[in-house]
Amino acid sequence: MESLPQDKYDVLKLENQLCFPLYACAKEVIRRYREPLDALGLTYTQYIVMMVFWEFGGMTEGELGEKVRLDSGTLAPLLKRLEKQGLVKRSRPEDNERKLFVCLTDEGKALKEKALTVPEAMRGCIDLPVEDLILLKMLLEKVLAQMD
Amino acid sequence: MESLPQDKYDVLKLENQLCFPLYACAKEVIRRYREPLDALGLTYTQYIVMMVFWEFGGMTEGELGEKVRLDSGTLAPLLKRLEKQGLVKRSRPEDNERKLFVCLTDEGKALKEKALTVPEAMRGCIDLPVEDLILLKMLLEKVLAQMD
DNA sequence: TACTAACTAATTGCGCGCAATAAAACAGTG
DNA sequence: CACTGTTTTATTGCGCGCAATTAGTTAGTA
Repeated sequence: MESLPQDKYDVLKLENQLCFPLYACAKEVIRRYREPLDALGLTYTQYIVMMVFWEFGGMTEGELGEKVRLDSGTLAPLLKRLEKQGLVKRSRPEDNERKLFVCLTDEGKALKEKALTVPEAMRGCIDLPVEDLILLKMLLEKVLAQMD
Repeated sequence: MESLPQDKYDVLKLENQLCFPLYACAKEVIRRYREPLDALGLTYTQYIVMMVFWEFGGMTEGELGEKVRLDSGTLAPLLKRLEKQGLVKRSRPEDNERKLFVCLTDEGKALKEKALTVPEAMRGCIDLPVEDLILLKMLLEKVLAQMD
């Protein structure tokens, strides 16, 4: 049972796009993070960077970039801001001064505790059955894996 | 069958986030649009704005903003750029000069034909079963609808 | 030692994305 | 008409996001 082709321009309709709801949904969810993150003084991007450090500890900018899918053009200034806030420390490894090693300060480590309020605040922000959310997450990861 | 709670910080792991794959996936897909859109001289955001005009014709900035979920801070300069490129015309309705009416120029209308190459180029960019993509789109729209 | 190539991060430039504020036009009321 | 509040868009300020370029470090090779 197929829908009949009506207009060759149908492919340009917003409602027929997959990317638009993807783009809009990501923006909307990230917007909701702002309020809980303001309490930590972090942007959403800074938050995911901090999550990586909380979970894995210090690493180079390049390694970080692979995990969060961001390049040096975004991360270099972002990491400087985090350092200015006293959350991370940037240094050059003696054995290879091209690399930039970044690790948490005590203050950065301590913020992990406060950060627990963020998932707490976001819980229930998306009022959908858990199965739907799990399925959505799986599909997104499938798409990402496929595009790598 | 539930997984046992292991660590109260598990909620801060990147792999347990729904938002991160959403954010990463949107960025990745939009990045893939760049090449086909470069041929039209449009960014992704400009492209979805043009799609709205192609489908619905001229409208005010406010109406446009509702459709594409963007505010004046983003749309005002974007529309000026589109006008500078000769794709749209901005004007003030005589009956209400607060509003900004935007409509396509002949050049803007003509670009619709060329824009058919974009969905064409993107087809197969996400190499997944169509059912998965449809399901993904439905879930995203469900989330969006729920957050309104 | 020189020379070259590869690697890693920083910088530049431009366009969002959005909260906050400002400015202009309109509508309603006394 | 003057005054007040609302509506609509524009502006400001800051932080991404990313392609392209630059710069510094390291490694490899003659």
